[in-house]
Amino acid sequence: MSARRPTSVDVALLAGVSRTTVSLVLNHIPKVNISEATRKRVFEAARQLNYHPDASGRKLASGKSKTIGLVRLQSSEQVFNDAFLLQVLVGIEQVASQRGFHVLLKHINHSNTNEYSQLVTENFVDGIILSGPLQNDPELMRLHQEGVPIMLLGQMANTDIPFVDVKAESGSETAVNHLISIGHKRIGMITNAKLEYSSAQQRKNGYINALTKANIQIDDRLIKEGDFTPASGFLAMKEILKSSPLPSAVFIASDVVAIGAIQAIKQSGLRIPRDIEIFGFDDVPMAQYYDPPLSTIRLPAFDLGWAAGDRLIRLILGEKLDLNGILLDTELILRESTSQAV
Amino acid sequence: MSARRPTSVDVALLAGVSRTTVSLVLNHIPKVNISEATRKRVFEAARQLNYHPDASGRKLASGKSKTIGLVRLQSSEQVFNDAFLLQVLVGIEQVASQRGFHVLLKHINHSNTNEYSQLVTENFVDGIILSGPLQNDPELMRLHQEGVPIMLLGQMANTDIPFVDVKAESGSETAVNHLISIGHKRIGMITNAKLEYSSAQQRKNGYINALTKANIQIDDRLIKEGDFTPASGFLAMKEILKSSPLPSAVFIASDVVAIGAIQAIKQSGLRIPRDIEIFGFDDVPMAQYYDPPLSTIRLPAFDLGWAAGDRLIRLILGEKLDLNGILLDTELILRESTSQAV
DNA sequence: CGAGTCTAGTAACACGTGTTACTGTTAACA
DNA sequence: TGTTAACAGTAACACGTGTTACTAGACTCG
Repeated sequence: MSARRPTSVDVALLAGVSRTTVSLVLNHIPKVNISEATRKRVFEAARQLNYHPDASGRKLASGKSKTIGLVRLQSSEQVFNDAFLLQVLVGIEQVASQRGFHVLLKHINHSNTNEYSQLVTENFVDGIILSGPLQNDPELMRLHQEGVPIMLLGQMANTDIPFVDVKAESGSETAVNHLISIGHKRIGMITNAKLEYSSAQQRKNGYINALTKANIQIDDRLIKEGDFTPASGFLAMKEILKSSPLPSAVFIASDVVAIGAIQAIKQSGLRIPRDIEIFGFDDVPMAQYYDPPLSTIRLPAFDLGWAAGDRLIRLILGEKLDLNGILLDTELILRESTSQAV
Repeated sequence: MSARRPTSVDVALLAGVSRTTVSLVLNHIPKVNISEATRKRVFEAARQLNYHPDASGRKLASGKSKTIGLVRLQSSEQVFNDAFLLQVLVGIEQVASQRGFHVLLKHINHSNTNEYSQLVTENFVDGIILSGPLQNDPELMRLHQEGVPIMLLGQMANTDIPFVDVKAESGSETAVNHLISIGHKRIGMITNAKLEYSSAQQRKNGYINALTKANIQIDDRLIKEGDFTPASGFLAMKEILKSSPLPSAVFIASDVVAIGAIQAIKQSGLRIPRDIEIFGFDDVPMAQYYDPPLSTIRLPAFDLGWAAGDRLIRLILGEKLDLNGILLDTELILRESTSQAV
């Protein structure tokens, strides 16, 4: 029924030139001598046939696929709750589309990391953005050694893989400093994830730093691990609520986890911020609409995605990056889950 | 530095066979006579060289890219709040990866719909899943006419484009019926989006149906439009709260929009569900953790994505679908934003 | 023992593009 | 008038794979 797609040959025939000329004109190759009249004819022919170069032919010839892969190392269950990812995604996709790149998405869990290396060994993508890297991933190191462009969202220790991350440690420190400044001395913490995740470790470090600098003793019984989900926050907070004396404030390194924790607090009859104050992290879209609205640390999610995409593409195009990694600033957001007192 | 990627020629040389044989063996072509010994040699050579066929070469030769495009017709701002999309995405991606397909993501806004047709005219993808279709999209119709495999998430009127959707209308009706059954007579509504979106119209229809069947007069002053965001819900509810007498319950066709609306209610000093009851839609992950936990209609988001991906791939593979469109069931979820009374 | 069939494998073409090295023509210049 | 240089465009190769049509030998069977 539908006619065969037009190829560059068809355009060449219609314009009365060679296929080479068509390619040169349509790709705007500089430093090549084609008369203005011929150029017009080629453009007109292409338009008339509704010609669009075939992506695979192009890719095969040039070796470039103009596609980047976004690989998300997480289980399906975890990703359900990660509102943050969507904003990052939009950032990546926006810069990619600006530069004429496509974005391929892949969720995989930790058990089979070699799944994503396939993306690149098959030349399906020119490079990958890896979100949620583990501290130890030999397959990733192999790809990096082979010269595959990789951009980490987050960081890996002992590695020179380029990355884009957020100043999570200083963000946490700022949050906890704020709690200290308004008078808290006994401050609990729930992590956003297990400590194998670099982001979890960083956020915990900020908490430790703030307490240490303020000469407050660290109490391990007040530190619990969350695991991305509200449910994990609920359980963690239940544990913390068993301690005595209770902390007067809890820093929860993820808004999503905090939501479960808050439910546990309400269920136990305590009020926020009157009985216990809560400080979150991420500034998820919902944080400002929650009850109470969450004091939190805003992550520049969109900017993070944008920067990662931008830098990866520059890497792919062969540019040299000035810095191996960049760290974006966080922002302190004060709302009603903490008291406003000075 | 890094050696050239191995090609099928390298494998053939190492195994001492022709390139054709390599291709036949590695692709498990049935009905072809290759001895077991030779097969072993080929597999071993491929493994030893870490050979992976080049995606573009393959695509060029076969004409199939084994990639599907997920196109999201929405502005960046709207997508920020759409937690639902992520679950759909996971469903699509899971079935795709099972069948050996990749998923390409593209957000575009309504102004330039031809952007996604490019995906397919360049043969970048074998087919597309279109989320959030408008009621009128000539470019889409053109692609469909040309035989491009398309799967709609949602529906388009007057069209035979295959789709996967949710029984939104009956879901809404169920929700409003429940409100009626527990004694409400004056029930407001806030839509999830502008009525140009088919999903918005469907959900509103369910509301109308329920009221009509119960012989309750429709009061247009109690129906307001939301627009995906909590902020829009906040404003819409402010409007509704000006009416007199107040509705005793409001059906809000989106949990995310409901969250803004609830804030408006709380701000005005009213309590939920004591003074006014709220019924949501979507069962966003956060709904159960909200305060109060939201009564809502659960959409089978993962299943929706899975079904869309599955059916699109079957279309791409040339299978004939038994039904042009399928509708998935919703589920009534009762929580504490509505009274439990019978 | 000759004709046919089955086995194991290959040569050769097709897919659609990017790009380099080359040709033929015209203009400039000493 | 002969040598260069600029101009306008092309022929031909490369990219890596899928697939069809074919061949050469071994085996079967009457």
